[in-house]
Amino acid sequence: METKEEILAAKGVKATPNRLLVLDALSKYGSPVSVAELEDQLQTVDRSSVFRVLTLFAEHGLVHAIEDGSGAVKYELCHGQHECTPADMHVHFYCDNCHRTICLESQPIPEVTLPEGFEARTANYIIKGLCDKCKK
Amino acid sequence: METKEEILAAKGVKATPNRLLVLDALSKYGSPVSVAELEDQLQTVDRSSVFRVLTLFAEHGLVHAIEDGSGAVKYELCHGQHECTPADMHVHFYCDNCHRTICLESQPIPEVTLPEGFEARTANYIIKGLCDKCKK
DNA sequence: AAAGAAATGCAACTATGTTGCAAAGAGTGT
DNA sequence: ACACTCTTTGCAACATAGTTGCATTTCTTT
Repeated sequence: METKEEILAAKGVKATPNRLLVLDALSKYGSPVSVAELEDQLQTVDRSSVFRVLTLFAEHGLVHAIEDGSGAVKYELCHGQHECTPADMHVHFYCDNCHRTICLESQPIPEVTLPEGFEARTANYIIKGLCDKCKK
Repeated sequence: METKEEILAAKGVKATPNRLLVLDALSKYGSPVSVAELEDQLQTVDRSSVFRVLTLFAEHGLVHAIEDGSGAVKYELCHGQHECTPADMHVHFYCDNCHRTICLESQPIPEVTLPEGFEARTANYIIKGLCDKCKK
């Protein structure tokens, strides 16, 4: 398996203690994480540092940001080696009841055709409702 | 044409001065509006009132909320008489440069199949990138 | 080792969203 | 018309997320 250092290097990001910690924490979650959650888990790292690391990661295509409407942006590791284009991304589900954000990995975001002159860089497709556990 | 009062009544919302003002402002915009923008335009109405009116409208299916990642939730009038189900909604485009949110009315949100036990209520599909004006 | 650049932590600050409460207003029944 | 109740509204306060400036520390380079 690739080391964390290699993962960072592959995207052109220099390894630092904080970056390795954040990367480690991200990879332990199966679902998108908010800055606040990362901050809780990484008690030694300041919020602004978490924020800066995530911003840097996002710029280098290591993570993508997901706005699920919970008020806080959540971050998720990109799985592929390639860039996070809309076509690479999958749909997310946000449960109005338990406020979890779930990745629907099997559902790539369906493409839509943009009007002339528009250029897509990223896409966010979030479905909201009740998850299987909360529906019961 | 339907009066504002009739529009509200049709959705089971009692008409009040502030609600009519907010509805009026919403209908003048062609694109989703943030609470801050509405507040600017409706100098006489307090922010909390704008917020409460929009929340009420959203509950009654008069508007739907769009999270475009700008940090502020934007609201848009529902066009149909029916409820705002995912199938009724359209895709939005957010320009990273000029920070405008544009409705792609012609693009209904493509359906995806949810895993067993999940129930969809609303959907948000946002494409980000550069709009035609900023691309040039 | 010294100089410069990058990263980090701290604190402050802005913007957005939200709530409690009292005053004003609308509606109801007598 | 009056008293009573419920709703709506504005104000102020607060909560949370996001962001920035700056000094200190750490890393790199020469």
